[in-house]
This record gives sequence, C-alpha cells and structure tokens, in this order.
Amino acid sequence: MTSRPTREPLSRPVVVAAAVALADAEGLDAVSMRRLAERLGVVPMALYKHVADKDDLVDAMVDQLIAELDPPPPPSGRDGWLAAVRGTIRSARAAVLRHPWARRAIETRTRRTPAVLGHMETLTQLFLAGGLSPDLTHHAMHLLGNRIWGFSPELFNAPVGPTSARSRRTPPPDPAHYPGILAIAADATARRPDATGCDEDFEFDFALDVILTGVARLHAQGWDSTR
Amino acid sequence: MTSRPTREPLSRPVVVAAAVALADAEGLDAVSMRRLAERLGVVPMALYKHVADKDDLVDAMVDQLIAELDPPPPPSGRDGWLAAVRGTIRSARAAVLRHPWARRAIETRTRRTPAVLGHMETLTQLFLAGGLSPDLTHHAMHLLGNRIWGFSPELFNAPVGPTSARSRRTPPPDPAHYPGILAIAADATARRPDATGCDEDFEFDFALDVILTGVARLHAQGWDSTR
DNA sequence: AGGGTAGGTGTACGCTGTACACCAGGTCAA
DNA sequence: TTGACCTGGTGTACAGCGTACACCTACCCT
Repeated sequence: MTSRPTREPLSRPVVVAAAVALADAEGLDAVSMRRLAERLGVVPMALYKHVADKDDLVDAMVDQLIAELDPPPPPSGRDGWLAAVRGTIRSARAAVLRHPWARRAIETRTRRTPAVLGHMETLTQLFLAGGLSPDLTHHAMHLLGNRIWGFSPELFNAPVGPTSARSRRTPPPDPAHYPGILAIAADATARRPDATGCDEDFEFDFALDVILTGVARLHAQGWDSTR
Repeated sequence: MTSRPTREPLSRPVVVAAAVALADAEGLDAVSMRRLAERLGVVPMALYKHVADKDDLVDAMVDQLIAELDPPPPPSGRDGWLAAVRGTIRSARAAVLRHPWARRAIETRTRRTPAVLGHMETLTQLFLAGGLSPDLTHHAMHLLGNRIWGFSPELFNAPVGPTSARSRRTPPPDPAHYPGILAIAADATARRPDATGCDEDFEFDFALDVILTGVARLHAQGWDSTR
C-alpha cells in the first residue's frame, strides 16, 4: 500500500483561517503570502488558487471576524432600538478585542464585502425598526463611523501598531509645553491612580453614549436634514 | 571660472517638502525613498542623512501639514469655546482636504510628535478655557477621536485609497439583500437627486454638531466621570 | 481513451526599505 | 600648515515583498 503523506488540501476557508491564526499569533505584518504559505506547508503561489490577491485575503479575514459576531438581539419595546444597537456594537467590540489585528485591517479596507454590508444592514435595520427616519438613520451611521466595528481611534495611547521602540533623532517632547494635556492627565491619574494609560472601554462606552443619546434626542424632536 | 553645477543642497525641510509635493501629485503610495530621491536628483541613501527612516519622513510630512493650520481663534464670551473648537477643527479639515494623502498618513501614525501634541494641546486649552473640567475635556477629546484632524471614517463611499478597479472573484453584492441600506440610499437620493455619494461635508459638520452639543449639555449639567 | 480542469510547483521580475563601506570637501585645533 | 574630524552624498548589496507566467500532475467526465 502506498503511504500517502498527503497534506490536508487547501481551500479558501483553510487559507483564511490560517491567516487569521497567524495574525492572532504574530500580528498583521507577519501575514505575508510567503510566511502564510510556509505555515501551510505549501509554495507561496499555491495560495493564489484560493484568494485573488493579498487584498482579497485580508478582506476575507475581516469577513471571517464578522462571522463571529453575535446575531442582533431582538429589539423590544419603545427605545429598545437603543439597547439593541448598543448590544450589536458591543459584540463587534468584543470581536476586535479578541483579534488585535482587526482594527488596522478594518481601517485599511476599501471594499464593502457582503459581510461588511451585512453588519451595516443589521444596524440600519435596528434604527429603522426603532422608528427613526431613513434620513436620521443615514446620518447616525456616519456619525458612528468606525465605532460600529467596536473601536474608536486612539488619541493618547501610543502602542497600537508595532511598538517600534527605535531611537529617533527627535528628542522626546517636553511635558511643560503642554499644560492642558498635562492637566487632564493629572486629573485622570488622580481618579485612577493605579492605571496605565486611558481606560479604552470607558472611552468607548462614553462615546457611544453621547452619540446615541444625541441621536435619540434628534429623533424625539423630529429632526430632518433639510432644515 | 569653474562652472558649478551644484544642486541646491538637501536638508530635512527640503526633503519633507518634496515628499509632500510628491504625495500631493501622485498619492502617498508614490512616496518611496527611491522615487523621492530621484525627484531630488540624488541617490536614495542620501535621504537618510536627513530623515531617520521612512516612518520618520511620514511623521514629518504630517507635521508640515499641521504647520499649515490656522492659529486658534481667540475664544470670546460664554460658549465661545464651542465656536473656537469648531473653527480649529474646521481648519484641520481644510488642510486634509488640500492634501488627500493626509487622511491615510495620519491614521497610520503611532508617534505623538510635538506638532501633533500641539494641535491636541490647542483643543484641550479651548475646552478648559471654556470652563469644562479636565475630566470632561479628557473624554471629549477621546470622543472626537480622529475628527480633530478634520475627517471622519468613510462608511458608504468607496474611493478613498487607490481605486483599484480590478475584477474580483466575488460577485458584486445584491442590493435586494440590504433593504435597510437601500431605504436610506433611496431617501438620500430623493433629497439630493443630482448627487453622487454622500455629502461628506454635511456628515462631518453633523457629527461635530452632535458631539459638541452633547459635550456642552454634559458640561451644563456638571457631568463627572465618577458617577 | 482522451480532453478539461483544479490545484500545487518553480522560476523570475520589479519593487520596497535600509545596512554598510566609502569618499570628497569644509572646519577647526595644534 | 598640517592633520583630524565631521557633514553630506555615493555605490553596492541584501532580504523581503506581491505576483505574473509556464508547467506539471491527478482526477473527473464524456
């Protein structure tokens, strides 16, 4: 009998799953066609039988992440849309926290895949089902922006991307020149003495709250974009 | 007399200005060390005498853009901070609209250069001068996120990055699967029949308005992060 | 029996950032 | 005046990237 050292055959899902695993383990930059192929015990060009190009691969990685999201909770009662929207977005947030590469991956996407559109559709439906006008819903989605994916842009914290601790030619900035920033930093440390950096979870919820509250208020007063 | 075919000597400002010009003309992807050096009539490695590495170069490009911003308007009167903040952010928006590459460049930055911190400091000061607590100011900055740079993430429009019109293997999505999105799209076209895509300026102002209004309301009611 | 196709291989190209050695010209101290 | 040093531009080289293209093999279907 011929021993068959056959590798499990490749397929698009297998390739994408391996890419996700690689990104989870070593970051998005580690996902090159060559490294990924090596992991799969295959020659780089073999991947191109399953993905169109690297962009397509990253699109697919994001799609797979979206597939992990919880199904939208059934909105219940008046103003239930608010909780439903919040829940859906929190689920997205949980997913991108599980996959640190997702943030950067999502930011660089330009294609709206069916999965991406699906998530946007879900949220849109929740707004509409809550009685919001298509008009307000439209602008509410824009207002949320990337927050529908569960992250807000970093503002104060440094280490998002690869933490290149290389020495630069420019000296570190002198805090004395930034009394305002210093003041809020001092206030923050006074409130949370043992914390390092900002509480991203708090910031996210705070932002979501201000935004959704604002939208709800506009809804209540019958806002219309043509004033 | 010896004819002197001396090229204008390089310097960091010259290099950065050339990089900005190149990005303005051909996009951020066109800014490679080789292409930039070619433009300057110099060998690629010569650039490294003036910038530490490519990251440093892009940092410097963003810094130069920030230098173009209007100085902060003097806030006047009660609630003048609101107009002042709005004006400062609008000025940033004008700058990134002049330089289409800026958006992507800013999003990928991880270093807080003095110029970057300076812009954040300016806004922080405006909030504080308006009487907002350091606490609220802090979270307001987070809430604004990248909008302090004058852009919100694209949600519906496609063509931000390089418009790769390559054919993909996945077919275009069927609009019928997205009735909610379809509904708001229909509403939008009904309101602006001759428009292509969303009105980014409107979206930006709308978002800024909801956010700042929300912050002002919290300020008025003495909001505190430790409830 | 034979053609088509799906999937994996191998080679090659052009592009990227940048490390490293070198070298000319100017400045400055001995 | 001489020699050391520094500044800035050069040339070569390397490793890594995405991917075009030709090929080859094994299977399915008529």
